[in-house]
Amino acid sequence: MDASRARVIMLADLDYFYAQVEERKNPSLIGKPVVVCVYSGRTEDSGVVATANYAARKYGVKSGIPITLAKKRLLGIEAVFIAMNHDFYKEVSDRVMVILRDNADNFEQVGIDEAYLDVSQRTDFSGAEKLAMKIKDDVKKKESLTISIGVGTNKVLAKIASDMKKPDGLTIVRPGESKEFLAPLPVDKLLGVGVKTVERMESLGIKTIGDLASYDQGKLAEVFGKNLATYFHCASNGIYEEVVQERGERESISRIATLREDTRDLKAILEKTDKLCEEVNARVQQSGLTYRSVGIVVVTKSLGIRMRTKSLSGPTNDVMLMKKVVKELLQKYLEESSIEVRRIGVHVSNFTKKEKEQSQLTSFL
DNA sequence: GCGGAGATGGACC
DNA sequence: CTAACGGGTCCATCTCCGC
Repeated sequence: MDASRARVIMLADLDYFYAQVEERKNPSLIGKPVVVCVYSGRTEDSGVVATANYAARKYGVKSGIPITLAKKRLLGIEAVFIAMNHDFYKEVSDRVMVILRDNADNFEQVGIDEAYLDVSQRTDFSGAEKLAMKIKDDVKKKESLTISIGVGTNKVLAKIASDMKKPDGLTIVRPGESKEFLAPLPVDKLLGVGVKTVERMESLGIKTIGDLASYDQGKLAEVFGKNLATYFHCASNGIYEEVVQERGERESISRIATLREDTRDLKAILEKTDKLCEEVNARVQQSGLTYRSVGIVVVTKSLGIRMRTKSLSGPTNDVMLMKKVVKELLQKYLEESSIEVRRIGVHVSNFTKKEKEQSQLTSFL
């Protein structure tokens, strides 16, 4: 590879983001385990951990585990449990993203706490460390938050590198070092390899990214299909060409909530969905959008996910129509299934930008 | 064969 | 002893259907 032409891609990741924001707001928390929780409202402690700081992680408390389990692991420890305050974190995130964007030639935000920066036009690898330190410094000075940065010749490498040293870390994988860097790492470090894929790879004897890199591509294709196999083969060999670019408009808006108890009672469920429809519609109208599809998501007692969607005859943002369609989908679902509903969600998609006064098409359906 | 619609699975934060 | 268990978004793939 021609090193002088290699792209310089960074992944900047806000460290234990929600919990760090809470620490910043209330410095007396620093040093104590801080656990930011999503309470479902079903019982006192039902819900999961969104983020925990490092003091909490020492006890095995991390994103995704039930709050009850987190409390068990922190029993007798002076820990702080905080309900998550999404709007607040979003405001902080927006300000940090401005700083990051200012430091990039091309920018791509991924979620609330991460972004890719293509900085190839403002530096090469010899200046990458200096630039990365400057960006970390900017965020620290302006927002009093630490971030971890990974640098590589593509997004996959940058992402993995960012995870090597945390928090407040910096890892640079120079051109030519990519393969040795990747080879010893477990496959699940690779972007797009989650629990299910790890299981399937393990049954093929693939444990490390190096195993994957040297695995027969044809056999890989038999198991994963051609597209995924090609991706796995290239990425594990340090090759990934996807460019860093701003994400387009959002393609769907949804809200999901947990019911107070498992039920199949239409009326009880509709009480919840009506509220959710109003919230979704408010967001849609705020963005000046109209949608052409409405759907429901049902999470069953046994945590299975079922979805139903319906296309409308034309674009709308009428909450009454949305509620009506949701009710129909729900009724039909309840007829088809005999399982109790645990969580219920609504979503809209298929957006069209609402230019002038577009006809609202509320009459039929 | 190609599209839209609809359902599912997987991934990630 | 095990199980416990949020919310939001995106993407790929598959099937079915009409054209």
